[in-house]
Amino acid sequence: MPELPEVETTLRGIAPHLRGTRIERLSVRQRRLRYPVPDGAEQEVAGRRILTLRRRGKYLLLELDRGGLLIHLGMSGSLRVLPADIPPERHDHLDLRISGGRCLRLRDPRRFGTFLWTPDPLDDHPLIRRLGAEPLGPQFDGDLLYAASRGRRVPVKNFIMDARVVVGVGNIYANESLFAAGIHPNRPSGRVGRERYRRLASSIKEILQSAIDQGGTSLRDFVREDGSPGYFALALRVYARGGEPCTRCGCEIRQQRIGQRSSFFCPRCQR
DNA sequence: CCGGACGCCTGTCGGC
DNA sequence: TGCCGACAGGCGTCCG
Repeated sequence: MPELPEVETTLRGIAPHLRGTRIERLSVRQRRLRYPVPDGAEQEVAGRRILTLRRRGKYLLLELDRGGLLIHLGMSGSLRVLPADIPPERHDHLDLRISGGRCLRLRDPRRFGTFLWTPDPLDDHPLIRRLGAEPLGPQFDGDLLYAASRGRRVPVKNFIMDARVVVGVGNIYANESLFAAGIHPNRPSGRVGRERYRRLASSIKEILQSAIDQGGTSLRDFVREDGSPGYFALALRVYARGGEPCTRCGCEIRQQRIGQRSSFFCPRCQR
């Protein structure tokens, strides 16, 4: 589920329910996530007020009246706001109970997610501090990609998935945006020209934004069970389409592992 | 600094 | 049907 559009959709879904509320209790059933949930977290967050919620890359940041929470959904995480008396199911690892009898519940079967409390400003946290540009922000453009890639030999696909360069571009959207821009995923990033990076940056913005717009349709039933359409609802041109004909030229879509991740591309449209 | 490999987990699917 | 390996939407860390 969680690529940037899903995290943004999650943020928009939970923020109205949580902003300004007071945390009554944190109940952790499974501490072992990507990093262990800090031992003192229950004590630290009890009684705190949630001031703001925002997204940085794929991290959700909750600023409290003392300290803050840093949440990442990893590969399989999801967050829901629901009545606290609904019994947790398998993989529901923690509840953040808020006023009004409801809670924010984290489910994460693979436990690659993150739930950390920190007393320091969230932007100073080691996991946040070195993150690169927001792809939907004004400072992200082709010139930034061009400048950051000079002298690099890493494949362009790995390059745009590097969170120190630009955040939030996961495997699906890396594949899709490279197809849209007509760039071969394996091309050395230092050998992609300025114009092609401008096209790539535009593709990334467009594809992420349209995915967010589509995710918005599931917002109204966010508090209900399930309801998330997932990425299968998106119009994918190459991802998971190995062996199928290219929608643009009819050539067979190739699948290849690049940087330990499945990559899909059209050998004719992408050079 | 750079590039590549690894490992943290569970669930699912295809092949035998 | 059962077993087994491969693979899955992430990413920090380690090593050369």
